Amino acid sequence: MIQSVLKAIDIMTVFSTEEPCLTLAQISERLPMPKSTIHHLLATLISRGFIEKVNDDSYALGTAIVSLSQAVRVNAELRDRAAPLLRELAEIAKESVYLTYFDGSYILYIYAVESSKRLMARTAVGEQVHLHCTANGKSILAALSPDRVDDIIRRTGMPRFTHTTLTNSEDLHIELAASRQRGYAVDREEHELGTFCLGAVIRNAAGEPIGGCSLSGADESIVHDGSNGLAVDLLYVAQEISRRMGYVPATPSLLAPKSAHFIHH
Amino acid sequence: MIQSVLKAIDIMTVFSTEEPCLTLAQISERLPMPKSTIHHLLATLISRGFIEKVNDDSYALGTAIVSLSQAVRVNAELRDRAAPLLRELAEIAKESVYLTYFDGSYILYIYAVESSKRLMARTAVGEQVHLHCTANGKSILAALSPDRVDDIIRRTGMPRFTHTTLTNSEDLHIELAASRQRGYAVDREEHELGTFCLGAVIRNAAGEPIGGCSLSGADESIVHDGSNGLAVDLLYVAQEISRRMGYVPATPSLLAPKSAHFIHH
DNA sequence: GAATGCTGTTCCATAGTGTCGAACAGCGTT
DNA sequence: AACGCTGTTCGACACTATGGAACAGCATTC
Repeated sequence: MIQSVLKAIDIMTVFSTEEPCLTLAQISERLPMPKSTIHHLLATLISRGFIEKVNDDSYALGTAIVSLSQAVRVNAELRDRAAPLLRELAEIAKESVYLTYFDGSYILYIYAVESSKRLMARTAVGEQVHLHCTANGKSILAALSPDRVDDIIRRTGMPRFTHTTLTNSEDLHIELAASRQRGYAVDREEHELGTFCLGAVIRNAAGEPIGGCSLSGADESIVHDGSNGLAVDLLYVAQEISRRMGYVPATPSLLAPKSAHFIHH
Repeated sequence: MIQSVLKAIDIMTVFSTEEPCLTLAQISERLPMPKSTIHHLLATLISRGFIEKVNDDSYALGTAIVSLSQAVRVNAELRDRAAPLLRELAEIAKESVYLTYFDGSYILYIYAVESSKRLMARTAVGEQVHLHCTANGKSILAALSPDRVDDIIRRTGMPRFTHTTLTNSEDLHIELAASRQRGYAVDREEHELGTFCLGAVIRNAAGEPIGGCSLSGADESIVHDGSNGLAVDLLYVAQEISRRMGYVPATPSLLAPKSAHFIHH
């Protein structure tokens, strides 16, 4: 463990969306390091664009971090294979489409095609979210053994975000059984008021869930069974992404896309 | 300059979209460091999620980098203010919409709403591109003094990407004059075959260009004057983003959005 | 099946360097 | 004009990052 590198990382982690710009004094009161040490580390990070100076008296995370993210493994291996399919899905559904990666405890949003119906200004890409409160997360949990589900919720908890958030294990397991039967998971404003989602799991060559994709809308109708063919298209896209990740279904699925747009795949 | 931090950054920079996974041996042959040093640094970066191990014998950039990008200054200050407008623009135009940040020499793509017409699988977000060959870049150059334009192309050059790329200073200055008159810049497959763009500059409170937004399509018709109102909508969006960044036009613009969708702003 | 070449990993002493207190400087406020 | 607050620079000491060498785990090869 190289301590100066750990300290440099600690400094970068202090910045947040809420406080993108911090002065040296602010950083030093949040971290147990002398100001001169922080100053040296900041100068080093500035030289490579990881930190930038703003207004001569405060610091912020620099753009080198954004450039680096292109080379992150899941972006090259999962996102870039999934993106074309997700763009088509967004066009057909006329709703926001998201791609998430499962890191073992949480999901990380790694790609999005966001419609104007999205309420939040900030893009979800880069956000890390609990599994129990999102369609994406529940589609992944539904593909894991009950033991692993319990293990994850023991580690991460089931915090409440809205009045519909599931906050106990029993309710979650019932919901997961329903998701398994359906083939996809549903989020009825469980993470964010005004946001309804359908989510489907993505698997790798070993059959393990590695992430999910979802359709997200501001209207409840999106989660109504059979009201439209969106769920079928979502499942087709998730299945096709899994296939591109090397997954070979045990029982070959006959699932075909509902929309004619997908016939050329 | 803390050397161990510089080395850690050098290691992360070795990874690329083309080679997202590297073994220790591959890293060491690309960098002038002993393997044991690299190994120590990798272990440190792994402990914070900046690097991850794949398949027990190779390394890749980890997801912590993606999470960090949410807190990068331009994302919090520019992207999150612009995103809602860009999503509306994408919906109206039914084309890909991009937001870029000008770092003084290049543009960096920081947000995108990508339509299914995009040819490349990889999202543009995170990509760093020359100014002379993109609508976004040229809209920024058109807002700079001729001296600064010459200074930038002296530093970055004008490499050719396609048969329509402008590769000499005179042609560029003529094109920039036309862009200034038009109010927006045009890219006719100058960076990528099959991609046509309209770009408009975004300014900060001091009136300086800080980035741009663009509409990008696979069809040449997008760059035809007056064939549709897309350019007017694009200019309105760029102007509104500039306003949100604190820009107050010297001569108050009477530019109104063409599409009725924008009236509520 | 033993030997060889590769991999990644661990060990350890030394030299080099990161560390941190203290002193400095540049501003705005009092 | 003096104070409190910034960020910045200095410098000596102690720590620790460094990198060669040795180890271990596997395939491939002879």
